[in-house]
Amino acid sequence: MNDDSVISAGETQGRGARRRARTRADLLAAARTVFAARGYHEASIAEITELADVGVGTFYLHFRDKEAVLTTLIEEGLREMMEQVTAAVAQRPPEQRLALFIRAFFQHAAARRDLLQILLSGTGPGAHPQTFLAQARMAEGLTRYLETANAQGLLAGYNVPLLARFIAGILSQGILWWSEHDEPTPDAMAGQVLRLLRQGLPAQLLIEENT
Amino acid sequence: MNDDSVISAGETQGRGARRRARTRADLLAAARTVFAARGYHEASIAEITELADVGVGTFYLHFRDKEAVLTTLIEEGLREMMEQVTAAVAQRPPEQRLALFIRAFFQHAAARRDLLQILLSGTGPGAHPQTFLAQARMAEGLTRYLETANAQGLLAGYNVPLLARFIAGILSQGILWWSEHDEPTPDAMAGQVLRLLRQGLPAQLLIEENT
Amino acid sequence: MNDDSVISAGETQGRGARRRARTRADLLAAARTVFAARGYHEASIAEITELADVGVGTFYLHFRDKEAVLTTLIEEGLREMMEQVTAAVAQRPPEQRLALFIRAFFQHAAARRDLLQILLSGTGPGAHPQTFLAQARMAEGLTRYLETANAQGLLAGYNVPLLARFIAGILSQGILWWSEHDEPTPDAMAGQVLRLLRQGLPAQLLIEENT
Amino acid sequence: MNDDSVISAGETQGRGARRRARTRADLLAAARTVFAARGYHEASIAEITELADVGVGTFYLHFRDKEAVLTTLIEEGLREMMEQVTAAVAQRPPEQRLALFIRAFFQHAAARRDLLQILLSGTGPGAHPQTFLAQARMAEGLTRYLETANAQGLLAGYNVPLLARFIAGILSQGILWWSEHDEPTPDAMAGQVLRLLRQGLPAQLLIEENT
DNA sequence: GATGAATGAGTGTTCATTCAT
DNA sequence: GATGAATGAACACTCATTCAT
Repeated sequence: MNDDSVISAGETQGRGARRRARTRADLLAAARTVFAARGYHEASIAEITELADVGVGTFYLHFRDKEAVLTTLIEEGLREMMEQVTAAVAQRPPEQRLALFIRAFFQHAAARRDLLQILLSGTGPGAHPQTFLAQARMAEGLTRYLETANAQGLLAGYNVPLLARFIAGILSQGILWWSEHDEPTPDAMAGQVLRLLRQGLPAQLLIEENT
Repeated sequence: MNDDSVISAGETQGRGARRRARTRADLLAAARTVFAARGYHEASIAEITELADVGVGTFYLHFRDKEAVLTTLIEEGLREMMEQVTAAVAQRPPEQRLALFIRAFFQHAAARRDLLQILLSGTGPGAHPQTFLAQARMAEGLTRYLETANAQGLLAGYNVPLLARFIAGILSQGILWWSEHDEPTPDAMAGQVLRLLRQGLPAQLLIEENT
Repeated sequence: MNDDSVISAGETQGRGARRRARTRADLLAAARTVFAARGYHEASIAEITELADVGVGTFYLHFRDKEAVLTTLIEEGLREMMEQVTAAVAQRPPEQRLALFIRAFFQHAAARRDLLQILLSGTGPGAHPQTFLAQARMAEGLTRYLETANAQGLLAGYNVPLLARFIAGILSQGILWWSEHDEPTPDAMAGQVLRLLRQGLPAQLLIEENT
Repeated sequence: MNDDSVISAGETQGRGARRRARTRADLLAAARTVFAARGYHEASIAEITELADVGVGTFYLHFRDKEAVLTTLIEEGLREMMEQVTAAVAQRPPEQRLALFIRAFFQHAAARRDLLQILLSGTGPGAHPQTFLAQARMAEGLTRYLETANAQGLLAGYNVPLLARFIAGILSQGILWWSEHDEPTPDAMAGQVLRLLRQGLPAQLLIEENT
């Protein structure tokens, strides 16, 4: 019965199936809210089911355990995000894609602040292992854009996967900045990231004796 | 009796005080290992005290609660790190300091991998609130270097505190990369970061229609 | 979900609710026995749940904490007792009520020895604060009867609330006497109390120089 | 080494012995204060030794365990009280002694409020078993006075030990009244008790159908 | 005699998970 | 399918007591 797989969409199904899907969606939404408010470890199933207005047992009809909702949340959230972002980027010429990706990323993230903050919640051993998924996916997405450039020799001297992680780190900090501040706008935020990626810091700041 | 404060090291103290300090140090070391291996939430006091080879009660003789060891670990670890890194940087001319800071940071971090991974363990709501401390301190340290440059107008157009966070994000990812890979060396890692900060990415990668 | 409130008895409820009420009653009964046998501080939740034949967690489904069962026990026990005693007294003329109250009190108390002993368990700072409740309620009940007499000027010279406490003290000692002895019967006990309250001690025993 | 026995007084002893006696007295005084403030169960040895300004271990040099201080406190406190009260009463004619005892009791109790409140702290299974001692001793003291009267046939119809407990109950409530109120004065309190014991309540209050 | 660091058994409480209805 | 009462393993924390110095 445990349907942890990616949603089976809204095809022509009986009312029962429709009700079931509705309950599942309620649970996911509730989990998102509760995880965002309390964090994975402090979140309790009871609070999630109360918010979703279903019985505790119902939770286990839809997800194997607490970890499974988190995984589902990350998988589905990331998939949706990547779909939207990729769609926004696909019809543009390759050299514009990375910049567009960054702009679309912040736009989407601003609308899904809570989800993203869960996704980026853990960057180390203190967090839930599953959250590494998110970082990894983000880096993967970036790697795709960088590989092309790399193939053209534009990234000589860079360890490309590591570079992707650096950029993922920048994007993460942008999102987390929003958990403490209300500005800048998504577009201004993307602007700041792009400025850094384009120009780097002024050379005078980074002098080394033997360089 | 809870002496959470920083120890005054091996000054002229009675044997009792020396024994006490030794136990405290054992507990801190054990906590570091266990937190690094299991994460804050999965770590149990019992495992820490077993590893430190002391009774459970002894833990509470030295730290108010589980959270207090984490705070102490972060506080003392960060202080020590900042002291060493700052010392390495202080006698150099201002324009060399940021680059040196980054090199010294990775050098120190490589030697203290476990500690750093705890410090960066979670940057969002899922992580323990105390871990924000570490990010904040790191960003503060960076801000110090950036402010000077800003005063000279070198960072016009940047939101400086946000920029500091971006760089902190890059450094974090460098550390976390090491939890999965054994290379590159601290110096090569610093080299990668400096390369990105100096040159940014090639312009061809970041074209925008209206730029 | 903590339903510490007084149960609405066996009304038209689902089987679930019935089962729940049954468990709650089992826990209360077990708590009464264990508190009576060990005292509040020495009583352990584990022993209560074992005796009630439920899991430990079940306890917390019905009561917030250890203190809450004690309060409930006192509250419900006292309520029930006062109801019964008051009912027995109500239809009699006012001047008979105090004597009847005392007889009914000991009758009821004999049947609920364990509960009463918990209620009176400690009248000073060493006891659990909640147990003051019982003393206070008892004294209140008595005050009601005394106030009437006072209004008629029959108690001139007495500090009435203090007098009520004195009588409560006498009743308490009667109950506690039973924890060490098996006699006298409730009626004989009440007789002893009434004799003291009616005649006092012989004047020859209480002579004072300046009286 | 455990000198739980009644104090060996201030005879001609070495300074060591004097110091020892001083420490013991400090501990007893501290225990009295802490027991009065927190109650037996909530009182911790650590708090007692801190207040007494000695090391924790020192406590065990003077008392076998926590229970032993309580017992000592009760024994010594009661002994001292009884000595003083008895002395005040001894040179008076027998028929005045009970009244005098009651007056002296409240006078002494007012000066030793904290101790008395500990003594009366537990009147049931919730309190520490040792506190029954106090009630018992008080009742014993009273029995002595009542036995004389009983021998003269003045207490025909009374269960004398039970009667003694009733009076002890009244005295206890007097003391406990003081933990909540600042009046009446010891003498007025004794007056209230004596009034009750002399006259009882007005007959109109205690009518019974078949009396 | 005095000290106080160390001990560890013991307990209250939480919460993910199960299952009878 | 949905429910929510019941479960019990797991854990943080306390504190009386010991003993090396």
